[in-house]
Amino acid sequence: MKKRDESGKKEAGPRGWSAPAFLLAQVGAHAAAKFSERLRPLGLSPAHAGILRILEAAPAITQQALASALGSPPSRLVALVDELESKALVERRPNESDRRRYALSLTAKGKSMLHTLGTVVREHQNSLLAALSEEERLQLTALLLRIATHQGLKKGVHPGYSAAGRAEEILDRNSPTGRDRP
Amino acid sequence: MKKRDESGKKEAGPRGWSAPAFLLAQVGAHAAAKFSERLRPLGLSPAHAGILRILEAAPAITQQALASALGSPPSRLVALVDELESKALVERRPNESDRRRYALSLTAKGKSMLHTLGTVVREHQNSLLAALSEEERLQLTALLLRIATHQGLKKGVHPGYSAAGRAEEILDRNSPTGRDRP
DNA sequence: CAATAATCATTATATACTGTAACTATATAC
DNA sequence: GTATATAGTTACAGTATATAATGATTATTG
Repeated sequence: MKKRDESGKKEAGPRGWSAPAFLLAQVGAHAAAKFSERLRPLGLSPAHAGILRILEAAPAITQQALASALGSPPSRLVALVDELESKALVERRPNESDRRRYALSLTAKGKSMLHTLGTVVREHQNSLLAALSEEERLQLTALLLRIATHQGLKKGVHPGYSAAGRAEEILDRNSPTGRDRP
Repeated sequence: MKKRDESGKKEAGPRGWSAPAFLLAQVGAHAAAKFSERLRPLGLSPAHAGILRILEAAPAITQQALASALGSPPSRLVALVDELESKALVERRPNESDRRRYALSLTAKGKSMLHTLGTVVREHQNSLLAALSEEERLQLTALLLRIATHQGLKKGVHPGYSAAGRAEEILDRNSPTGRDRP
């Protein structure tokens, strides 16, 4: 039983609970929550944003492929795509060669939204990393990328995509209960 | 205003979705999930671990103070402390001077568990950061700390604490539903 | 010293979210 | 032409959360 930190500091030392692994989880959750918060005014959840992003890269994709790309059970997509369609951001067109499938694609409005989203992401990022210089941001990116690669994380697949915007409920208790979906 | 990265890279640029903010959220969620996974064999959730940690630093604390330190609604603590008590890790002793309150404290078994937990945390961290050198880990810690401070995040308060082990449900679907309270 | 207000812990309730599995329709194989 | 597999959808059940009401005890104050 060695007592470290016999010095003047009373904060938990680097050996215990304030170490990088914890900070990562904490800051990561914060980042997700803030992002979700920024998305809300647009009427989108992180999952919606993820779908738009995928659709941009893979037009005419099927819902199943989308589910797999998103890391989400297909059943979850139904509601999400419904919502995007009702906002006229996404189009469910019949696939001619196979009438079971849909060919999902972005509408013009969807593309425009994706553009707006790019701005939001940039703002989010700048606000989140305000404390770091440009060089430090690159450093951080490189380090995180190394971890992600080593851990076998798939590029661009974020849990928040399948789990919708829930972190916002956790970190943010100011939500004026803006529920409006029956 | 310099437009960096106009060069020949074809990967999604630092401007879009594979940027640090995203990586942070992704890697952070992964870290939380892995931690939760490591905790499960001990029969603990991240929230349980958080409680033990706080109790170590603040003995004889009341549940309300604990709730505030944990960033969780007090009602949540009832079940969590119940579980820890049923495992004989924590003791609910009556507070003499105020019979409404309890004085929560770690049992000997609880302290021992906290020690085990330290090992688990260390293993978790090493596994998570396996791709980084010692120096890089320090770098990462410093960067994250700067962000956390700038964002006003409270030290040691992690959303996973209040939200129990939920990330495990997302990445991990083995939970044996260990419920035993009538 | 009573009467009211405030505080701690707990319980009740309402709500939301998730994944699994059944269901319908199309398509491919034999 | 019947059988099997696949795409999307719907139904369902389990689980977890936060908010607000409850009960017991203590502080306040007139």
